[in-house]
Amino acid sequence: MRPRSGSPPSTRERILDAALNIFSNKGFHDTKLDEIVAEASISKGSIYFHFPNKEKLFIALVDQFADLIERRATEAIADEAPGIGRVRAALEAVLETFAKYRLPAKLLLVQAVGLGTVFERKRMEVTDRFALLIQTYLDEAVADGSIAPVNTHIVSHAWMGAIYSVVIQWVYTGEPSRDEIMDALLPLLLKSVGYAA
Amino acid sequence: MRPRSGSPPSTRERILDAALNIFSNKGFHDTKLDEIVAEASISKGSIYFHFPNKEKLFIALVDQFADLIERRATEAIADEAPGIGRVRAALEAVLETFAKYRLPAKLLLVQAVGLGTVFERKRMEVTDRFALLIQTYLDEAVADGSIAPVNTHIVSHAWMGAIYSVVIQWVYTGEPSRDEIMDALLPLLLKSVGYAA
DNA sequence: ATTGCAATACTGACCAGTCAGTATTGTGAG
DNA sequence: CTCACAATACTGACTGGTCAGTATTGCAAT
Repeated sequence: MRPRSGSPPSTRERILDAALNIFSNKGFHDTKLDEIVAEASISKGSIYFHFPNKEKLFIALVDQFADLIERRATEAIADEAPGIGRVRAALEAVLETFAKYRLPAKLLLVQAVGLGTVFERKRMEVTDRFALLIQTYLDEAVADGSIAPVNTHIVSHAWMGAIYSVVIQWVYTGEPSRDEIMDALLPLLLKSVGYAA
Repeated sequence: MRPRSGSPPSTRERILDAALNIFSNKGFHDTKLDEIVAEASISKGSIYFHFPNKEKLFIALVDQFADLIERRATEAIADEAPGIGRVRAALEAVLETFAKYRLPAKLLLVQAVGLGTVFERKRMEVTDRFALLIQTYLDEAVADGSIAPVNTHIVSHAWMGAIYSVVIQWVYTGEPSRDEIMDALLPLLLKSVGYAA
């Protein structure tokens, strides 16, 4: 998540790191800026130098992670031919990324929900972005006959929800393990559109 | 949602009604008790007579709805023989109930998420309750050979997530319609465990 | 007159955001 | 290189609005 891991973290990066830690554990409202200040060993003013307000700081973290996931998914399908292979590759990449970045996952999937109207929009935006991504590959797979026609709009949202829910469960409890998830969830999703592993 | 729909609503009921309206639209933190007071045409003291604090008022609504859903699901499977029929009946009942009660659905699925650690526990509790319910029927279906063995723990959570996600989408946008959801989502879920409609 | 319930006015802790000032780094002219 | 000054980066004590919760009083019914 950090640009160059060699150089010492800039103030901005330290703020983002600390904010991620605390936001993802305590949620938006229960996180005091003073806690971030303490964790990052910087000053309050510094936060307001780099970010206009608390809300934008939070959203910066959400965007950062949403971008990462989308990039990983897009990279993963690059080598695959259109069809069900892309669907599988994208799913794998997304799950892999969630697994690798626990805290941002919790931030996006849990802590970014149920905040006011302002955040609602952002969440919808991110959610729709992902759903559309999945839907695109699904449509391809339908078009080339890999799978039978389905309501790809509903399927993509259902899949996202399924992934989210299992990942959240894993974030909280550590169960089921990454491998179990991969082994159980991927075939489940593929089977749901009539494609047997 | 109300005990006896004939009698005039008691103060407690009016508080719950108003609270549901506002909480479900604006979320926990953006809802001021004074707004509930205005909406319900009651007094602030009255709220604190019936509920110990804001948090407990919110949780009362969550519990109320969680109970309702569980009851509906349990009632729905009563007439069904063990096996895949119960799974289908329970799913139908849950979807039906979400569709019928839009506001409580939004409260439970959106507004109850991402609040602090206190609410997190409650959410986990409710979520696990539902997942376990589904898991039980799934295990039955596996046991009696309706479907092939699967990781019912993961499946139940994945299903819940799928349902939640599609319902949330519907709560916000009104799309897809109730019928579309029923027609697309139910077969999708059943197919995911290898049961063709 | 006591009890159950409701209305109103009030309090004070809390915390996001401010701002006047300090430190650090950049730069270009002599 | 170094001095003068400017721009950028950072500090932390302070403030003021907000709002959950409380204290007090009112009142109708038994």
